[in-house]
Amino acid sequence: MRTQSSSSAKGAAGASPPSKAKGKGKTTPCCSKVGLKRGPWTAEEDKLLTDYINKEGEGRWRTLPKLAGLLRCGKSCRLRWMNYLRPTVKRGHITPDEEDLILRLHRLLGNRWSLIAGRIPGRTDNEIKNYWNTHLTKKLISQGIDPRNHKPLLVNPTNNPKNHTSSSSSVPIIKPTPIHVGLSNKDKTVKINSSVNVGGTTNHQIDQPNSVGGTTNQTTGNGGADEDFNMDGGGIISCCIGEDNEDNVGMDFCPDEDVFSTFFDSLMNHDVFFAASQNNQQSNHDITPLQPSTSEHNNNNNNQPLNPLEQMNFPFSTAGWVDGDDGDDFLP
DNA sequence: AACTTCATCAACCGCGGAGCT
DNA sequence: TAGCTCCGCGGTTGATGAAGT
Repeated sequence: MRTQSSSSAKGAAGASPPSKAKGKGKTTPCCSKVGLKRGPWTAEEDKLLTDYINKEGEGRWRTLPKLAGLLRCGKSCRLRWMNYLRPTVKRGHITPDEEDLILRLHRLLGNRWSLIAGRIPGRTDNEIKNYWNTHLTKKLISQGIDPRNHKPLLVNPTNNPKNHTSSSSSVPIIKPTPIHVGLSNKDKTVKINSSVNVGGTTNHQIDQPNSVGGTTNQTTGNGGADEDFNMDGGGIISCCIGEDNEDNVGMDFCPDEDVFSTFFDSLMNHDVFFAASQNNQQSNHDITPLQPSTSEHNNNNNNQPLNPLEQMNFPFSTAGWVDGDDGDDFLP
Protein backbone atom coordinates (compact mmCIF):
# COMPACT_ATOMS: atom_id res chain seq x y z
CA MET A 1 0.00 0.00 0.00
CA ARG A 2 2.32 2.62 1.26
CA THR A 3 5.19 3.49 -0.95
CA GLN A 4 8.62 4.46 0.11
CA SER A 5 8.13 7.94 -1.18
CA SER A 6 4.99 8.40 0.79
CA SER A 7 6.61 7.02 3.83
CA SER A 8 9.42 9.45 3.63
CA ALA A 9 7.00 12.25 3.16
CA LYS A 10 5.02 11.48 6.25
CA GLY A 11 7.81 9.84 8.10
CA ALA A 12 10.25 12.65 8.09
CA ALA A 13 10.77 11.83 11.72
CA GLY A 14 12.62 8.79 10.58
CA ALA A 15 15.40 10.99 9.35
CA SER A 16 15.09 13.61 11.99
CA PRO A 17 17.00 13.84 15.22
CA PRO A 18 15.74 11.61 17.97
CA SER A 19 12.33 12.85 18.79
CA LYS A 20 11.06 13.40 22.25
CA ALA A 21 7.69 12.07 23.07
CA LYS A 22 5.50 14.80 24.35
CA GLY A 23 4.71 15.09 27.95
CA LYS A 24 7.14 12.68 29.42
CA GLY A 25 10.39 13.57 27.81
CA LYS A 26 10.79 10.05 26.74
CA THR A 27 12.78 9.12 23.73
CA THR A 28 11.52 6.74 21.18
CA PRO A 29 14.80 5.61 19.72
CA CYS A 30 13.42 2.61 17.91
CA CYS A 31 11.41 4.87 15.68
CA SER A 32 13.88 7.65 15.28
CA LYS A 33 16.93 5.83 14.06
CA VAL A 34 18.11 6.87 10.72
CA GLY A 35 18.18 4.24 8.05
CA LEU A 36 15.33 2.09 9.18
CA LYS A 37 13.03 0.92 6.46
CA ARG A 38 9.47 2.12 6.47
CA GLY A 39 6.38 1.59 4.48
CA PRO A 40 4.94 -1.62 3.13
CA TRP A 41 6.53 -4.86 4.06
CA THR A 42 8.04 -7.06 1.42
CA ALA A 43 7.63 -10.81 1.25
CA GLU A 44 11.26 -11.20 2.22
CA GLU A 45 10.80 -9.12 5.32
CA ASP A 46 7.68 -11.03 6.21
CA LYS A 47 9.58 -14.27 5.93
CA LEU A 48 12.45 -13.02 8.04
CA LEU A 49 10.09 -11.87 10.74
CA THR A 50 7.96 -14.99 10.64
CA ASP A 51 10.93 -17.30 10.71
CA TYR A 52 12.47 -15.48 13.62
CA ILE A 53 9.32 -15.42 15.71
CA ASN A 54 8.57 -19.04 14.95
CA LYS A 55 12.01 -19.84 16.21
CA GLU A 56 12.40 -17.45 19.12
CA GLY A 57 8.88 -16.49 19.98
CA GLU A 58 7.18 -13.15 20.30
CA GLY A 59 8.42 -10.34 22.44
CA ARG A 60 11.62 -8.39 22.85
CA TRP A 61 10.47 -6.26 19.99
CA ARG A 62 13.16 -3.72 20.42
CA THR A 63 15.95 -6.14 19.79
CA LEU A 64 14.04 -8.39 17.46
CA PRO A 65 14.68 -6.47 14.23
CA LYS A 66 18.40 -6.60 14.61
CA LEU A 67 18.42 -10.23 15.58
CA ALA A 68 16.10 -11.10 12.75
CA GLY A 69 18.08 -9.13 10.24
CA LEU A 70 15.39 -6.57 9.60
CA LEU A 71 15.88 -2.88 9.02
CA ARG A 72 12.69 -2.06 10.84
CA CYS A 73 11.90 -0.65 14.19
CA GLY A 74 10.49 -2.94 16.81
CA LYS A 75 7.16 -1.24 16.72
CA SER A 76 6.82 -1.88 13.05
CA CYS A 77 7.74 -5.53 13.49
CA ARG A 78 5.25 -5.98 16.26
CA LEU A 79 2.51 -4.35 14.28
CA ARG A 80 3.23 -6.42 11.21
CA TRP A 81 3.22 -9.60 13.21
CA MET A 82 0.14 -8.80 15.24
CA ASN A 83 -1.96 -7.54 12.39
CA TYR A 84 -0.87 -9.66 9.51
CA LEU A 85 1.60 -12.44 10.02
CA ARG A 86 0.29 -14.14 13.09
CA PRO A 87 -1.10 -17.53 12.14
CA THR A 88 -4.21 -16.90 14.17
CA VAL A 89 -5.14 -13.83 12.21
CA LYS A 90 -8.26 -14.44 10.25
CA ARG A 91 -8.46 -12.85 6.88
CA GLY A 92 -11.55 -12.04 4.95
CA HIS A 93 -14.75 -10.19 5.43
CA ILE A 94 -16.32 -9.54 8.76
CA THR A 95 -19.29 -11.83 9.10
CA PRO A 96 -22.70 -10.55 10.19
CA ASP A 97 -22.27 -12.30 13.51
CA GLU A 98 -18.93 -10.67 14.03
CA GLU A 99 -20.37 -7.32 13.09
CA ASP A 100 -23.16 -7.76 15.56
CA LEU A 101 -20.68 -8.63 18.24
CA ILE A 102 -18.52 -5.66 17.41
CA LEU A 103 -21.50 -3.38 17.78
CA ARG A 104 -22.40 -4.84 21.11
CA LEU A 105 -18.90 -4.77 22.42
CA HIS A 106 -18.38 -1.25 21.22
CA ARG A 107 -21.48 -0.13 22.98
CA LEU A 108 -20.11 -1.73 26.08
CA LEU A 109 -16.48 -0.77 25.80
CA GLY A 110 -16.23 2.19 23.49
CA ASN A 111 -13.13 2.48 21.38
CA ARG A 112 -11.29 -0.21 23.25
CA TRP A 113 -10.33 -1.91 20.08
CA SER A 114 -7.90 -4.32 21.59
CA LEU A 115 -10.46 -5.47 24.10
CA ILE A 116 -13.05 -5.87 21.41
CA ALA A 117 -10.61 -7.74 19.24
CA GLY A 118 -9.81 -10.00 22.14
CA ARG A 119 -13.38 -11.22 22.10
CA ILE A 120 -13.47 -11.89 18.39
CA PRO A 121 -11.13 -14.73 17.53
CA GLY A 122 -8.82 -14.07 14.66
CA ARG A 123 -9.60 -10.42 14.32
CA THR A 124 -7.12 -7.72 15.15
CA ASP A 125 -7.74 -4.43 16.82
CA ASN A 126 -6.60 -2.64 13.71
CA GLU A 127 -8.97 -4.56 11.52
CA ILE A 128 -11.89 -3.95 13.82
CA LYS A 129 -11.00 -0.31 14.15
CA ASN A 130 -10.87 0.06 10.39
CA TYR A 131 -14.10 -1.79 9.95
CA TRP A 132 -15.76 0.36 12.53
CA ASN A 133 -14.53 3.57 11.00
CA THR A 134 -15.34 2.62 7.43
CA HIS A 135 -18.50 0.58 7.77
CA LEU A 136 -20.20 0.65 11.08
CA THR A 137 -20.08 4.36 11.76
CA LYS A 138 -21.82 5.03 8.50
CA LYS A 139 -24.25 2.27 9.11
CA LEU A 140 -25.20 3.56 12.52
CA ILE A 141 -25.46 7.11 11.29
CA SER A 142 -27.73 6.00 8.50
CA GLN A 143 -29.89 4.46 11.19
CA GLY A 144 -29.92 7.70 13.10
CA ILE A 145 -27.62 6.45 15.80
CA ASP A 146 -24.58 8.22 17.06
CA PRO A 147 -21.80 5.69 16.62
CA ARG A 148 -19.87 7.07 19.55
CA ASN A 149 -22.49 6.63 22.18
CA HIS A 150 -25.06 4.43 20.49
CA LYS A 151 -27.75 6.90 21.22
CA PRO A 152 -30.09 8.58 18.78
CA LEU A 153 -28.40 11.27 16.83
CA LEU A 154 -29.39 14.84 17.40
CA VAL A 155 -31.47 16.13 14.54
CA ASN A 156 -28.90 18.12 12.71
CA PRO A 157 -28.66 18.51 8.96
CA THR A 158 -24.93 18.68 9.18
CA ASN A 159 -24.77 15.20 10.56
CA ASN A 160 -23.31 13.02 7.95
CA PRO A 161 -20.49 10.56 7.83
CA LYS A 162 -18.04 13.16 6.72
CA ASN A 163 -18.76 15.21 9.76
CA HIS A 164 -18.30 12.37 12.14
CA THR A 165 -14.77 12.83 13.01
CA SER A 166 -13.71 13.68 16.46
CA SER A 167 -12.79 17.16 15.39
CA SER A 168 -15.60 18.23 13.15
CA SER A 169 -18.77 16.71 14.44
CA SER A 170 -21.38 18.92 15.95
CA VAL A 171 -22.08 16.23 18.47
CA PRO A 172 -20.15 16.75 21.65
CA ILE A 173 -17.07 14.67 21.94
CA ILE A 174 -17.68 11.89 24.36
CA LYS A 175 -14.93 9.92 25.88
CA PRO A 176 -16.22 6.46 26.21
CA THR A 177 -16.51 4.31 29.23
CA PRO A 178 -15.23 5.03 32.68
CA ILE A 179 -14.09 1.47 32.86
CA HIS A 180 -10.47 2.33 32.84
CA VAL A 181 -8.55 -0.56 31.53
CA GLY A 182 -4.84 -0.38 31.42
CA LEU A 183 -3.42 -3.45 29.88
CA SER A 184 -0.14 -4.96 29.16
CA ASN A 185 0.87 -8.49 28.56
CA LYS A 186 2.13 -8.63 32.05
CA ASP A 187 -0.60 -7.13 34.04
CA LYS A 188 -4.18 -6.29 33.40
CA THR A 189 -5.69 -3.60 35.48
CA VAL A 190 -9.30 -2.64 35.69
CA LYS A 191 -10.34 0.40 37.54
CA ILE A 192 -13.97 0.60 38.37
CA ASN A 193 -14.38 4.21 39.31
CA SER A 194 -17.59 3.73 41.07
CA SER A 195 -19.25 2.28 43.99
CA VAL A 196 -21.54 -0.03 42.24
CA ASN A 197 -24.62 -1.55 43.58
CA VAL A 198 -25.68 -3.82 40.87
CA GLY A 199 -29.10 -5.16 40.48
CA GLY A 200 -30.07 -4.54 44.01
CA THR A 201 -32.89 -2.44 45.24
CA THR A 202 -30.71 0.37 46.45
CA ASN A 203 -29.37 3.03 44.22
CA HIS A 204 -25.79 2.87 43.24
CA GLN A 205 -23.40 5.59 44.19
CA ILE A 206 -21.67 7.09 41.26
CA ASP A 207 -18.42 8.86 41.58
CA GLN A 208 -16.96 10.85 38.85
CA PRO A 209 -14.19 9.03 37.10
CA ASN A 210 -10.83 10.01 38.45
CA SER A 211 -12.36 10.96 41.72
CA VAL A 212 -12.40 7.77 43.62
CA GLY A 213 -12.74 4.18 42.98
CA GLY A 214 -11.51 0.74 43.43
CA THR A 215 -8.54 -0.50 41.60
CA THR A 216 -8.42 -4.11 40.83
CA ASN A 217 -5.53 -6.00 39.51
CA GLN A 218 -4.95 -9.40 38.22
CA THR A 219 -2.24 -10.87 36.17
CA THR A 220 -3.22 -13.08 33.35
CA GLY A 221 -1.27 -15.62 31.55
CA ASN A 222 -2.31 -14.88 28.06
CA GLY A 223 -1.21 -11.98 26.02
CA GLY A 224 -4.47 -11.13 24.43
CA ALA A 225 -7.18 -8.85 25.53
CA ASP A 226 -9.23 -11.70 26.80
CA GLU A 227 -8.69 -10.64 30.32
CA ASP A 228 -9.51 -12.15 33.58
CA PHE A 229 -10.53 -9.54 36.03
CA ASN A 230 -10.20 -9.72 39.70
CA MET A 231 -13.00 -7.77 41.17
CA ASP A 232 -11.34 -7.46 44.49
CA GLY A 233 -12.51 -3.95 44.82
CA GLY A 234 -12.60 -3.63 48.53
CA GLY A 235 -16.34 -3.51 48.58
CA ILE A 236 -16.62 -1.62 45.37
CA ILE A 237 -18.68 -4.35 43.84
CA SER A 238 -21.00 -4.71 46.66
CA CYS A 239 -23.73 -7.03 45.62
CA CYS A 240 -24.84 -9.42 42.99
CA ILE A 241 -26.50 -9.04 39.70
CA GLY A 242 -30.01 -10.25 39.45
CA GLU A 243 -31.39 -13.15 41.27
CA ASP A 244 -29.40 -16.08 42.24
CA ASN A 245 -30.10 -18.06 39.18
CA GLU A 246 -28.18 -21.06 38.21
CA ASP A 247 -28.24 -20.39 34.52
CA ASN A 248 -25.54 -17.78 34.71
CA VAL A 249 -27.98 -14.98 34.37
CA GLY A 250 -27.52 -14.04 37.94
CA MET A 251 -23.83 -13.46 38.15
CA ASP A 252 -22.46 -12.90 41.54
CA PHE A 253 -19.89 -10.23 41.83
CA CYS A 254 -17.38 -11.83 44.00
CA PRO A 255 -13.67 -11.52 44.31
CA ASP A 256 -11.70 -13.57 41.84
CA GLU A 257 -14.58 -13.92 39.50
CA ASP A 258 -14.15 -13.32 35.86
CA VAL A 259 -16.94 -10.83 35.81
CA PHE A 260 -16.20 -9.05 32.62
CA SER A 261 -15.54 -12.18 30.72
CA THR A 262 -18.91 -13.37 31.84
CA PHE A 263 -20.44 -10.16 30.67
CA PHE A 264 -18.75 -10.42 27.38
CA ASP A 265 -19.76 -13.98 26.96
CA SER A 266 -23.29 -13.05 27.70
CA LEU A 267 -23.14 -10.59 24.86
CA MET A 268 -23.09 -13.54 22.58
CA ASN A 269 -26.34 -14.83 23.92
CA HIS A 270 -29.47 -12.85 23.28
CA ASP A 271 -31.60 -15.13 25.37
CA VAL A 272 -29.42 -14.63 28.35
CA PHE A 273 -29.58 -10.93 27.77
CA PHE A 274 -33.26 -10.85 27.67
CA ALA A 275 -33.72 -13.12 30.60
CA ALA A 276 -31.43 -10.95 32.63
CA SER A 277 -33.29 -7.81 31.74
CA GLN A 278 -36.62 -9.35 32.50
CA ASN A 279 -35.29 -10.52 35.74
CA ASN A 280 -34.12 -7.09 36.68
CA GLN A 281 -37.12 -5.26 35.51
CA GLN A 282 -39.11 -7.27 37.94
CA SER A 283 -36.80 -6.60 40.78
CA ASN A 284 -35.60 -3.11 40.21
CA HIS A 285 -37.86 -0.23 39.41
CA ASP A 286 -34.98 2.13 38.82
CA ILE A 287 -33.76 0.36 35.77
CA THR A 288 -33.10 2.39 32.70
CA PRO A 289 -35.80 1.87 30.13
CA LEU A 290 -35.04 -0.46 27.33
CA GLN A 291 -33.71 1.02 24.18
CA PRO A 292 -33.68 -0.40 20.73
CA SER A 293 -30.65 -2.33 19.81
CA THR A 294 -28.41 -0.84 17.24
CA SER A 295 -27.65 -4.19 15.80
CA GLU A 296 -28.79 -4.96 12.34
CA HIS A 297 -29.95 -8.29 13.59
CA ASN A 298 -32.04 -6.73 16.23
CA ASN A 299 -33.79 -4.20 14.12
CA ASN A 300 -36.91 -6.26 14.10
CA ASN A 301 -37.10 -6.28 17.80
CA ASN A 302 -36.99 -2.94 19.41
CA ASN A 303 -37.46 -4.49 22.76
CA GLN A 304 -34.15 -6.16 22.49
CA PRO A 305 -32.32 -5.26 25.63
CA LEU A 306 -29.13 -3.36 25.82
CA ASN A 307 -25.99 -4.85 27.08
CA PRO A 308 -26.16 -6.53 30.41
CA LEU A 309 -24.33 -3.79 32.20
CA GLU A 310 -27.01 -1.35 31.28
CA GLN A 311 -29.83 -3.76 31.77
CA MET A 312 -28.56 -4.75 35.12
CA ASN A 313 -28.41 -1.17 36.23
CA PHE A 314 -24.71 -1.12 35.85
CA PRO A 315 -24.00 2.55 35.66
CA PHE A 316 -21.81 2.79 32.66
CA SER A 317 -22.18 2.73 28.99
CA THR A 318 -19.87 3.53 26.17
CA ALA A 319 -20.72 7.14 26.66
CA GLY A 320 -20.08 7.45 30.31
CA TRP A 321 -21.86 6.94 33.52
CA VAL A 322 -25.49 6.43 32.93
CA ASP A 323 -27.81 5.75 35.72
CA GLY A 324 -31.01 7.00 34.34
CA ASP A 325 -32.61 10.30 33.78
CA ASP A 326 -31.95 11.95 37.07
CA GLY A 327 -29.45 14.29 35.56
CA ASP A 328 -26.32 13.11 37.19
CA ASP A 329 -25.17 10.93 34.38
CA PHE A 330 -21.57 11.43 33.69
CA LEU A 331 -20.77 12.41 30.17
CA PRO A 332 -17.20 13.56 30.02
C1' DA B 1 -10.44 7.43 -22.16
C1' DA B 2 -9.42 10.74 -18.74
C1' DC B 3 -10.33 12.71 -14.63
C1' DT B 4 -12.34 13.06 -10.00
C1' DT B 5 -14.19 11.31 -5.90
C1' DC B 6 -14.84 7.72 -2.65
C1' DA B 7 -13.69 3.59 0.12
C1' DT B 8 -10.49 0.64 2.11
C1' DC B 9 -6.89 -0.70 5.17
C1' DA B 10 -1.84 -1.23 6.14
C1' DA B 11 1.17 1.37 8.47
C1' DC B 12 2.78 5.24 11.27
C1' DC B 13 2.67 8.39 15.27
C1' DG B 14 2.22 9.97 19.87
C1' DC B 15 1.10 8.83 24.25
C1' DG B 16 0.51 6.36 28.62
C1' DG B 17 1.18 2.36 31.67
C1' DA B 18 4.24 -0.64 33.84
C1' DG B 19 8.62 -2.72 34.97
C1' DC B 20 13.32 -2.10 36.02
C1' DT B 21 17.33 0.14 37.96
C1' DT C 1 11.47 8.11 44.47
C1' DA C 2 12.84 9.34 39.99
C1' DG C 3 14.22 8.41 35.58
C1' DC C 4 14.63 5.31 31.80
C1' DT C 5 13.03 1.77 28.69
C1' DC C 6 9.85 -1.17 26.61
C1' DC C 7 5.42 -2.40 25.19
C1' DG C 8 0.83 -1.76 23.69
C1' DC C 9 -3.02 1.11 22.47
C1' DG C 10 -5.96 4.41 19.94
C1' DG C 11 -5.99 7.96 16.50
C1' DT C 12 -4.66 9.21 12.12
C1' DT C 13 -2.56 9.17 7.56
C1' DG C 14 -2.15 8.31 2.81
C1' DA C 15 -1.47 4.95 -1.15
C1' DT C 16 -4.25 2.29 -3.87
C1' DG C 17 -8.10 0.57 -6.38
C1' DA C 18 -13.01 1.10 -7.37
C1' DA C 19 -16.74 3.73 -8.67
C1' DG C 20 -18.68 7.69 -10.62
C1' DT C 21 -18.77 11.60 -13.97
